Amino acid sequence: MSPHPLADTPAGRSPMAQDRIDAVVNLCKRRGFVFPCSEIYGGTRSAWDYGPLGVELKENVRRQWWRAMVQTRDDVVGLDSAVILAPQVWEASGHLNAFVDPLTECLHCHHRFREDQLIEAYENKKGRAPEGGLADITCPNCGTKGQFTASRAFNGLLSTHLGPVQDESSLHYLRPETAQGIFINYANVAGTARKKPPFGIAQVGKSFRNEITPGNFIFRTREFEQMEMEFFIEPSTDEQWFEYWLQTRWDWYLDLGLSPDNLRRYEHATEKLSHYSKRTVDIEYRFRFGGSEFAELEGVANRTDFDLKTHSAHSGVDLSYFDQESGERWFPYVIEPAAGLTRAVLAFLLEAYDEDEAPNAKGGVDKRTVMRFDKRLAPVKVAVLPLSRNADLTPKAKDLAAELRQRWNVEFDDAGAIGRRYRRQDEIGTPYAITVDFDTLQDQAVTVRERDTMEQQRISLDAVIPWLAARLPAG
RNA sequence: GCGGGUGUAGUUCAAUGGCAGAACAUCAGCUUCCCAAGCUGACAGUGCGAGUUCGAUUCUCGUCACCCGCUCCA
Repeated sequence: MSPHPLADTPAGRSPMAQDRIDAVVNLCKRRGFVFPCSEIYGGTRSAWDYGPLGVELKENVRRQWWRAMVQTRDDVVGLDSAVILAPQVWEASGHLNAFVDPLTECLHCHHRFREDQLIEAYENKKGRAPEGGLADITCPNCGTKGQFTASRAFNGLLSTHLGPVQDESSLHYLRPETAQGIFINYANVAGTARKKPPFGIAQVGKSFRNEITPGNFIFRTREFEQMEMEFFIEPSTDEQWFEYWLQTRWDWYLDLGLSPDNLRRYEHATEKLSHYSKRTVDIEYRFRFGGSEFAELEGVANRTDFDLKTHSAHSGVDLSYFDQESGERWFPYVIEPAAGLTRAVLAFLLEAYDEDEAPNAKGGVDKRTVMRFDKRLAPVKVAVLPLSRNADLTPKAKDLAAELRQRWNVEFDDAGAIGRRYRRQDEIGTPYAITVDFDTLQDQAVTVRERDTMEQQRISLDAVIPWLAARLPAG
């Protein structure tokens, strides 16, 4: 389950970085953030499962995205489209072609290539098609000539059959991106929400891709969650809006606690852009996986009018926009910030992980593991801890917990020594711990302790809710 | 998918071709208990499946999963 400590450590990854990822993966399993999917049956590579704390964290990230992208804006509305769309959607969008690659493998060095790319490279170099097909091509990796396996189609789309009969007509696909659900609902949404460019439609949901190699914990999985927004604009304004959304999304990550040192932009080379994109810039996070320090967190793409045009052509429904002011009809361009929800969760987990030193009861210092989540993301906001199991303290503490639970996610814990319980809460990133002690019975006050500073203060029971409300987001 | 590496309690590690141990964690109890305290007790494991063997966690094969590398681009 855990990576082996003796696994070779490639250059570019420091032992410390390795430790950090291992520590986070370990903590996720131990404390119930993330579990291997179908673990009791030996597991499956397709996905990971989110435990009680993981689902809270993921929901909090989702909620923050939705608030920032939809609810606090007047130019973006939400949508929740189906996972399984009409198959024609994927034909029109180009995914059926772009996601089916003919893959071949060099028999000598075992590197894998896309056959069409090998042939294209040959043509670019020699100015003619290879007469003998792959037999004429030398391996770009090891230089061996013509030693390739027969290419096999690799379909990046997950397919399924609807209805009881599994024939070609029942073949459907699970969406590889949520975006298409937005494009095919463009007219519905624009009409009913009475929106016109510039405006956006946002959607959060699961997507599915037959990734050749899932891996790096929850970073790349075949089933994953996306937070996508398609922003429809007048074509000539695409560059300004591109910069606007790139900056807006960058700032969002900073606002929720990612360090600027751990973020960077990656501009895609023009010749390597996706089939729909004119320009793509990734926001990358320093995940510190082996091989590469940084990896993609979110992609901001200029999808031009590709999608609305292609769906107009394939469906016969005109999705162009009639501009009353200019009297012109045009297809809106689309700027798309597409974020990985599960990747964001991993980034926030890695960023939050910290170890510091805390005094212990014996007068020495202990290592303390603290998840320094932003308060908005913390799975548990408040812990209520009666100083001891006692016939008078327990009901008092339980009442307080029940009251706070109406507004926040609250954990009640009376098991073990108080110091141990503080550490348990630190480890899951709970920002506030409230201790009910014997004095409480007399003075009707409790001790509130802060995660980051470990400072304590006495607050009367009546003042607890307003005190917390001033410091915690609702929910 | 290919190549390389690794699978032992929840976690980190031991050990062994012949009853698999520890620490920490967890749970219960005692202690007016404010930063992983102490004491007592409990739960808990050789990824899965075949083969060789009198006997396999150990050897062999397969499979599953994880890690590293190649193509993925949320």
